[in-house]
Amino acid sequence: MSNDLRGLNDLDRLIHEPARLLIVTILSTAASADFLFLQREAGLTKGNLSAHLSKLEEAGYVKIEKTFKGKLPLTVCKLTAKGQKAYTAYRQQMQAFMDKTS
Amino acid sequence: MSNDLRGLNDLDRLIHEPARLLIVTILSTAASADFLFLQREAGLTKGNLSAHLSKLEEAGYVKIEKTFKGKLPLTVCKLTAKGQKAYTAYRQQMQAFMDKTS
DNA sequence: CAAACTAGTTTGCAACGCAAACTATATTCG
DNA sequence: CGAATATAGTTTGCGTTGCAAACTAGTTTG
Repeated sequence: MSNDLRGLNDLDRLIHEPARLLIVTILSTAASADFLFLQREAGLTKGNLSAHLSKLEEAGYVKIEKTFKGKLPLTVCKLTAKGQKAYTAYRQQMQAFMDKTS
Repeated sequence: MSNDLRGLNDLDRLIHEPARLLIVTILSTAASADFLFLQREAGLTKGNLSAHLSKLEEAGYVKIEKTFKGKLPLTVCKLTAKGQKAYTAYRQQMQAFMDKTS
């Protein structure tokens, strides 16, 4: 016993948040995704997706480019190297937890 | 593709919180644990442990009994059936996510 | 009897997540 | 043309959260 689980306490909260974990997961397999695709895929409202993306961008986990598709706004999101790394680390910690407690 | 990951959005937030996930995990393998043991094992401050335990108790996930060891207060915590079930469900969902995205 | 220790609880507050309201441009319809 | 509707997002309002720090109550030690 005396299993060391305290690692959980330093999970990256930015990624731990389910909505953002979802976003980052989608981005990690997509190379690039636009706002509406993310919205559909993640099942979030525009408002909440917008807020979460801002947070991820602020952290440097996601790069956001606003352009146009024809005449309509188009917001394209990409996971940065930093974001990819944080995501990988998160998964490692979480899987380690699952394994230690299986 | 078009993997359905949206299940993440209904993770039980009570258990998803790392400090509480830690507490519940410890309780799930201990049958019963006192306040100070939990504190040491989880690496939490007394204040935060107290607050998290209250929340878990309120949800009916943990049963808390205050007694005495000699003349000193002794708070003993047990996971309830409901808590055990919620914990199991959480693990299942999280592992499903990990598997689907491995 | 005052200081220090034990075992917790409560408080103060910034940050968070969500729903609802809002902005800005574009298109459609009478 | 001008009002209504749609598209693609952003901002706001607000109750809730988690954390650190302060507090409580009883106990032991000097």
